[in-house]
Amino acid sequence: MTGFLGEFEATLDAKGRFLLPAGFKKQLPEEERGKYVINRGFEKCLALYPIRTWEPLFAKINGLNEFDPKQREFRRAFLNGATYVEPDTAGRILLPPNLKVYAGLEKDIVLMATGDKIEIWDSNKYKQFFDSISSDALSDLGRDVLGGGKSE
Amino acid sequence: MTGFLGEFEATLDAKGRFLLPAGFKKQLPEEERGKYVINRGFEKCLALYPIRTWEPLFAKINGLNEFDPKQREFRRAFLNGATYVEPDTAGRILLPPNLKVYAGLEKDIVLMATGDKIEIWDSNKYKQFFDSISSDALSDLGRDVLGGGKSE
DNA sequence: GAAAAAGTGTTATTTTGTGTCAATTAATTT
DNA sequence: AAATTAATTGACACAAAATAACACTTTTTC
Repeated sequence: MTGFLGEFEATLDAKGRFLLPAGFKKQLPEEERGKYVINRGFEKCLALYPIRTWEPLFAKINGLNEFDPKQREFRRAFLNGATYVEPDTAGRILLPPNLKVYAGLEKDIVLMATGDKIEIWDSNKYKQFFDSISSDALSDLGRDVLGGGKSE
Repeated sequence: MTGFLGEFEATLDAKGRFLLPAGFKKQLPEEERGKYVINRGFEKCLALYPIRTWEPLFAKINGLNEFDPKQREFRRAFLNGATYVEPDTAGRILLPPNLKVYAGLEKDIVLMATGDKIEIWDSNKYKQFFDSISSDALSDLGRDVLGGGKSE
């Protein structure tokens, strides 16, 4: 498999649960649909990892040197909030309240895959974020990041 | 394979599905007709990639560093909306609703090949866009982009 | 220990996605 | 140009997914 793709909308119910869109589930083999890690992400979104992509990441983080202040700080910051979650009988995932607050999630949310994980955004924040990226800026970024000539 | 060519019209049905024109399918070997990635494109159109041309692109993006803000932004921007799609038993592809809205697609659409991918336009937008490019402007663009000629 | 809050499960309803097939149009062949 | 085939459209039926509402359990709080 190449990687997670897709952008889907979902809604939180009164208890703060959401249904993992079918479009994502289809991309996961049966045995990986039952367990995830949810964590704070950059830019006030959340990150949902299928266990399989979380594990190597966690291993890395965990391998950091406890006695190096920077590493220690990073480890704390990164693991701060990370939580195992699993869908209930109806396939819904309950958001840990503090993460819900962190990402400013209310009702309408957007789930967007980025290859190895799924980012969860408040619907409005999401729109704002992507509206704020102009085509020109993106073109420039592309040249910077991917390198190469005029077109590519 | 030399590159995708052609411009075709198609229509969306009530559920937002369209038939991939035979003219395109003929340009793809059998084994590549079953899976595509559809994504937001520049200038409010969509981009449809046969999996084979998507993969190398994705590989590059996926290699970016999550912890570098610029790279993170670019990755997000680039993957924003990208979705796996496959034709159903009748050869129709269902448009993800978000992308349909993004490109303002209603009923009549135009599919236009650009070498490695197919751009999907709302029929009216398409006409407007190309009407707005005069021959002179095109010549200038050509000089700019391809080089050679008068100025330089 | 009662009341409130948070978490979990169940069910019904609506919406969306998918498959099938017949009717039409376009393209090819003879 | 008629006949044949392929491509496309439209309509409908069915399946699956998403939403909403509510009942019950557990945990927390007072």
